[in-house]
Amino acid sequence: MPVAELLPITDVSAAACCAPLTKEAIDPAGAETVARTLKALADPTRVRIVSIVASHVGQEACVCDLQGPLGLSQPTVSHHLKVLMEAGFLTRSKRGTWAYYALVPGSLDKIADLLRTV
Amino acid sequence: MPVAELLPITDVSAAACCAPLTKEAIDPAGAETVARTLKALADPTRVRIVSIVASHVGQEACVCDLQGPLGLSQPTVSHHLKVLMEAGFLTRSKRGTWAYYALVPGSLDKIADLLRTV
DNA sequence: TGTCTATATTGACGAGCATCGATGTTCGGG
DNA sequence: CCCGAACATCGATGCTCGTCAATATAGACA
Repeated sequence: MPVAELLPITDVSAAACCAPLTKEAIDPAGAETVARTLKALADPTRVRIVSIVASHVGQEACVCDLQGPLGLSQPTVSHHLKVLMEAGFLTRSKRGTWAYYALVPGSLDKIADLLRTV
Repeated sequence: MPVAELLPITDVSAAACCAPLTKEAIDPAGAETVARTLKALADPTRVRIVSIVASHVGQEACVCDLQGPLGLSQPTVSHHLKVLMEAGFLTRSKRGTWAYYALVPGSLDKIADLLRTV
């Protein structure tokens, strides 16, 4: 690891490998937050769940709407829904014996904007 | 790609829980692609790497620029760089003994746009 | 040639995660 | 008040992944 910082880069080939900065990078805590949010969507099943929920009127669907298309067991579907809830992508409203999951408006745009600023 | 009606569907006639659709949801193969790309960024270390690379002039940095701030072993840094390369976020150009990693222009915007269309 | 330096690859270990069956909980209807 | 339906939680399992030490590779220089 070369210690050549604060070095005028008139000649790149002869200088050390380290280039100067143009802005400040993200801090570790911020990176942890971004990664935790992205991890919630970094699963094909959960991407499908968000898409299916968003495809329904009112961007809302219950578990029975998901279990068929996904072809997974009910506990597994419930698990994914919980992950998406804790990440802030879905909300749950129980009506009768059914649990309706709705897409949080702007949650996808929010993480998309976050990506552009990284 | 259109979803076949091969899976046992719960009785929708009597059940009031299932809402109609407004559009077609993402197909499983597309969800797999989106998830695989997001998984590359779903790690705090890799988010920091992308940010550090983007912070340098020319959005380019070598491994020695990363090893210090990240505080990880050299093989681990190389491993993350490889993951980000295979996901299409970084490119590598070797000059001398140093390997320079550069941000692929528009790669972050591309995945951000993908998220909005899910 | 040989050595030194920067980086890549390998192998292994431990933590985390997706999945399931079994069980618990809550609500509606008889 | 009990039974069934919808959903959540628990415990276990197999697989993926992040990490490191050791080793390999490749270029620069004497």
